[in-house]
Amino acid sequence: MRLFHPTSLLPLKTPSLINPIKQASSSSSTSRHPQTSIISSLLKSCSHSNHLKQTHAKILTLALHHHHFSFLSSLTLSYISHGLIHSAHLLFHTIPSPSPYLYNLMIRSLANHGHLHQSLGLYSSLLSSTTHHPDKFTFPFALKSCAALSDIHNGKQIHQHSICLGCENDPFVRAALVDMYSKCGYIDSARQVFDKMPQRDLVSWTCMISGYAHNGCNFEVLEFFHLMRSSGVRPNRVSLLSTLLACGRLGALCKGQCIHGHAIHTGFDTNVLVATSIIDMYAKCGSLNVARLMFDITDGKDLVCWSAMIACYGYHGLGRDAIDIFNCMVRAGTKPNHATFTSLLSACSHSGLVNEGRKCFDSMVSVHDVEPKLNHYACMVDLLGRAGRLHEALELIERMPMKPDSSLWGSLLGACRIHGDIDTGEKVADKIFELETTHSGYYVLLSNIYAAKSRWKEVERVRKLMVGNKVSKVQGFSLIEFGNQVHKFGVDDRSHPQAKEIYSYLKELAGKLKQHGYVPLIDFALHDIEDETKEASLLYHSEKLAIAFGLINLSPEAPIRVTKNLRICADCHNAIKITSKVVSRKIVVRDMNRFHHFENGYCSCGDYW
DNA sequence: CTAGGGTTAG
Repeated sequence: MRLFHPTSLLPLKTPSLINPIKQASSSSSTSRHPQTSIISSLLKSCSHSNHLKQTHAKILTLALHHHHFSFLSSLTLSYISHGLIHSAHLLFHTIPSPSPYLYNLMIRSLANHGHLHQSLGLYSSLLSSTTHHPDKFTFPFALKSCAALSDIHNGKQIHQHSICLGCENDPFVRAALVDMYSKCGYIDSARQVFDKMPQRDLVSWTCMISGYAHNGCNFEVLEFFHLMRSSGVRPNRVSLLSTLLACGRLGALCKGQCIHGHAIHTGFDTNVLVATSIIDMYAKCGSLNVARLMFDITDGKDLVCWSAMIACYGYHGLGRDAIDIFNCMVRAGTKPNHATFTSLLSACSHSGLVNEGRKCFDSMVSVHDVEPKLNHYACMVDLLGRAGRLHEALELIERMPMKPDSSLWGSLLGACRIHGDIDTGEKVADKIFELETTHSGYYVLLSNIYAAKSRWKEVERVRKLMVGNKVSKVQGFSLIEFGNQVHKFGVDDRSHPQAKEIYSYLKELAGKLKQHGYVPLIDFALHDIEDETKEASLLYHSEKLAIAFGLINLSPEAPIRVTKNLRICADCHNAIKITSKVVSRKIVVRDMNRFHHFENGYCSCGDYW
């Protein structure tokens, strides 16, 4: 009985080559042909793709394929094992009735080689086959293609098929479903599948954990890592990767050290993937020196590992070190890629290394054979703009071989804010709002440009524009780790148990800061309110709350490490510089773009951020 | 015949 009418279930693109022969081949496949043994041994000895093609040609010449379909299957398998997926796919379609095994293998190979539509097309033909149907092996492969395409529509359909065909309880299918839903951004559906699992193995836990990481749910990553361990499942290197990623994003150094300890204990720390994640975690938690130490002891550094270290120096504003590492990498014979240059150019930009950045950019094509993409141009616009060379940045945009997008114009708008260029800023903002009106960051930038010159009418106009376009500001928050827990503070947040203590501490601190020359930059309080209220609202920015919490609770010699989701504001930047001097503490703040190491009244960014 | 994975602008 047919369970499905294929056309109503899967509106998938069918492959261009439809199986021309729609009948079973059983009658002829058993007869012997004089050439059979010759071809058979030929196939077995195929060690090179050319041999394969020669064998294929011989089969065609001898017209064997009309009588011996099994040869075609063997040949398809050989093509697959040699990575000749396109040839395998073409040949597959000449096989009258491929076995379910061959179907599965072909669907998997197409998925693994990135031919995702073709993989789903083949799933669709299997579904419409009169003799076979998808089985527990098919579903994980087909779901993998949906995951890679973020294709929730077909993913849901295939989920239904797996239920109808009684495969829903297969652990592989379940894990693939969790993965598919989370890669498509449906993390709650992934969780539902996970919760219904009769038993959870290491991979299903890991799928759920990496699913949370993929969707930016970093607290849940740590929670589930803990739950997994409590349920007696021992993490392996893959589960460590997502967990380290989450620690890095949260700036949770202690937690990250704990995971690192676990990696050492289990020996996974010597794996280059885990090592790269450890390096990145330390740098993102503010411990650049430890990151470098881990980098130095990593054997078998590959492209990603080198690139990660370059990015680490970039976050911390150490452009020259980034360039040094890049040179070492090239000398070591590792060829840089797009990501390497993205990190390298960004590092130059954050350090104001204009000429060096330009040289790197020029060398991309001429030396390293890497074609610059839009984001590399964005880095260059940022590099030039930040350094005050707004005209050169504009010239570069005009010379670019591709169309600028809103984020590239956004880099230039950021530069206009730094250099207080209202005229260029307005023109750039117009360009941006032609392309994109939903991103609150651009409105805030434009508003800040006006506010810095006390142009309150325009500030109000931008605010109304936001309301008109139904854009709301992204809520700022800051994180700080204490007592095996990451504490989160919003703006003017009074929900923390220690809120009372924090607020009175800040009030007292503000007095001391003023004695040391702190003047609140009330221009950055955007609302149309009294100056005194503006000052108070600045005082309770999330990063100030988090720092006060750290100063109250952490031991006196421990540096204060805070992670913020937005760019640090100028008033906080100034206040924290003075705080570091007044309380004699190292304060490390990671904002959306980079690190600020505050010490003795100065910031490592040199106010260039 | 099956699964999960490291770096990347603003």
